[in-house]
Amino acid sequence: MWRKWRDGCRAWTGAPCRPRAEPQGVCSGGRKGRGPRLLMETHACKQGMTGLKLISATDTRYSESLLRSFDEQRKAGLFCDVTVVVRGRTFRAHRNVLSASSSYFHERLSAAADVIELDFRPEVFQEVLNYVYSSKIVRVRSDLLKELIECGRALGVRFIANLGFPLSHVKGLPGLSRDDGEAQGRVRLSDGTREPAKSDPCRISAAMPVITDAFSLSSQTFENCNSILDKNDGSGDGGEDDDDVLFVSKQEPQHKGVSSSTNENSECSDVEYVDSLSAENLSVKEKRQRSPSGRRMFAKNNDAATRRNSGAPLAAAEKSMPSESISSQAQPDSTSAKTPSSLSPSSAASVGGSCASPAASSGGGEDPRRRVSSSEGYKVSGVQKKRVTTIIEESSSNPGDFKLKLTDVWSSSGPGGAGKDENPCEMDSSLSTFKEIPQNGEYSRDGWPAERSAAVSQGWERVESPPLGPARNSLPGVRRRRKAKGTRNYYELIMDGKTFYVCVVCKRSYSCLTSLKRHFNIHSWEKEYPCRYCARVFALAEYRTKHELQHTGERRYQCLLCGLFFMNYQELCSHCKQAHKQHPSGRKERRDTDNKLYRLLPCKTLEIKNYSYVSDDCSATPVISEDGRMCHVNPGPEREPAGEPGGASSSQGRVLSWDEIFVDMGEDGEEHKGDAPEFEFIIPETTRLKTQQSGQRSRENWGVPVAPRTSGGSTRATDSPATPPLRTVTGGESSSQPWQALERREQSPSQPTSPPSSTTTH
DNA sequence: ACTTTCCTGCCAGCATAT
DNA sequence: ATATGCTGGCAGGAAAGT
Ligand SMILES: [Zn+2]
Ligand SMILES: [Zn+2]
Ligand SMILES: [Zn+2]
Repeated sequence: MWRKWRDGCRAWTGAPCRPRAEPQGVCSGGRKGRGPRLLMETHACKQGMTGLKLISATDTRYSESLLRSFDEQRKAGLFCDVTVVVRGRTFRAHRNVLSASSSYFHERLSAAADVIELDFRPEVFQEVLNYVYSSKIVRVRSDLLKELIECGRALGVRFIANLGFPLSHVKGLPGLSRDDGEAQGRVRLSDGTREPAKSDPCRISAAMPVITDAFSLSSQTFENCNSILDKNDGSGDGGEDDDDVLFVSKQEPQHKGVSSSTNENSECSDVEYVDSLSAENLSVKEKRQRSPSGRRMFAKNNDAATRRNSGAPLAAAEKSMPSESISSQAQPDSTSAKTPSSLSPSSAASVGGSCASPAASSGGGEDPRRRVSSSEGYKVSGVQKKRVTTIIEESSSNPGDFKLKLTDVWSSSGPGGAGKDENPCEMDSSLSTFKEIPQNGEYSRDGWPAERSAAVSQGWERVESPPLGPARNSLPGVRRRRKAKGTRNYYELIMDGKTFYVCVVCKRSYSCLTSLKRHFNIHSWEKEYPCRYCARVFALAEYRTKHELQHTGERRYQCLLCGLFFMNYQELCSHCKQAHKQHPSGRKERRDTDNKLYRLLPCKTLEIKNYSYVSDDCSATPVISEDGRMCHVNPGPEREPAGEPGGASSSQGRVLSWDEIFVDMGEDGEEHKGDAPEFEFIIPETTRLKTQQSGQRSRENWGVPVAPRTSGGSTRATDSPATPPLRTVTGGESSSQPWQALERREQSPSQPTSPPSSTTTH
């Protein structure tokens, strides 16, 4: 996490990614001070009136100004029609406002009461009232927090009642998280069932966060967005879920990776919770079928999936599937059925505590990973088991003042926003268990047992006609499911001017929106990346690519010190550290990439993007001698990256073709003829079409010497038989079905893409 | 201790929109 | 032509697995 933070800092202060505009589908109008005041959208009327268009417009700031007006009127005593007496102190207010924001008041005022007496500390109630009229909590003394929360619960003011936990779900926020995972997932409000004091903010008054700045939460609902976009979803359930409460506790910079700047920032941070886009469907569905643990859905889905794909084979996957996952995921509803009835929070009081059930909190962080245990096994991978600590858990030992500003734009949502009927638990759980809630009420494959790999694609509807346009959706090798309407899958959290994007499902935070979007596919499985060789399916393209490289056995990373080839960066890294006592990036002291001790060759067995910087300086097949001198063997004439600036940019040099590389290798090889270890030239599949068409060198020339497959095996290329471009060494046969030779995995009829049946170039 | 896998900031390259 | 959006590869740290 801290690393992330550091990165984040770098990103902010340094050269951040190119600023990207907001996704078009996002309802930006709700964003405080940033969105357009007026959003309009036209839609062609599909009712046969082809020429007409429906126009929708939303004043995105109306709700804000309206609330401000109410507050001004209250302060001026205008139109106040109810009096609240709190231990002798009277507060005038508007019954409409109170009833709309508090389930308690709603009930009491329904009985036509004009005067209501309460037994709270007046200053606490004052804060509640201020919140009701402003959607903000400003500079509340930390020692009042507990009472404030209790008051919020009693009055059914959800935002306040939930003050204690939500932010805790946000992982990876700088200065807010703790490495220690001890308390993991067990944050609760003070309701007697909570966790050890350490993780309970309410209990540690000293450690309690002091909310000193504006802290507001609102709940812009999904509906809002819908209205803006003129969609009709209207059920209304969507709107309530969003409550998101953020609880920020100042964290002690005790993490190893924390940068100094971070620490400083944490001294006084402002957190602004801005928008949340998201979860529309998510929330709605959640309500309908949520299960505390989420397992239940899982089982359901499995069934569904199985049914649909009766024919789907998946033997192999099945075998490899971790038993753990199977068992847990396949669990029948029985367990979940016992859903913590806490769910029925009819009373505001249950709000905080129940929501924060361990299951929920931990689930958000851990569940996802558990399911997939990865790419490895069966998989649907994309989720890691790694544990993620949540912010709150990490209460700090050093509490200090922490300024925070949260704004939940959703609040404008409408009735019900106050949480009267809302079940906080539900909301919470919805946020943390989205993975279990697929778009159409079904669930995604996430937890599918391996066997269903084939079924995977069935979970959601496949989109035949891409919403975004033909090109995008028809990406080869990518299966797309219907995209959730108005997909909003993240919240924006602004801290000290830095924006973080928080996944609504697992609460991980990202400094780059693109990272979050990529990550979110793990939950939504909007896109699927099936292995072309086996039945596995991945949520991230990169994971699939890495996996496929295992099938092909291609080794793209070459150590320049000894010439060995490795399958991935980690292996290379390990090798360099052990064998050469150096980091592959070169001397630590120097930043320039020219010092790299390895080179990355273009991928020849798969059709992947090969960036120009790949194997940049290797145009000459450089070899670094033990004494540190680098020699370029047979530098080709054209390979000099003329004008190429050194340093980092050098790595972005021109594209190096395989032809060039092979020539080099061949020549290079000449020098090393002699000690040819046994190699197998694996000639994978795939790109053959492309290459052949382009009339390039036949694939066999792409073969890379590969050492017999043993983990961590490496292949020495430079010494390889002087083979100029290659010749198959031991493996004549392998060439016939290279990938098979290497990987005899599950091949099933339903396999998305069967391995190339024709052997390439032989 | 070592290997494998996951994760995420970053950025190149391409597609589409303006 | 330029701006914006999307995709996915890469580095390298970290967690999980062995
Ligand atoms: Zn997530
Ligand atoms: Zn595979
Ligand atoms: Zn080496």
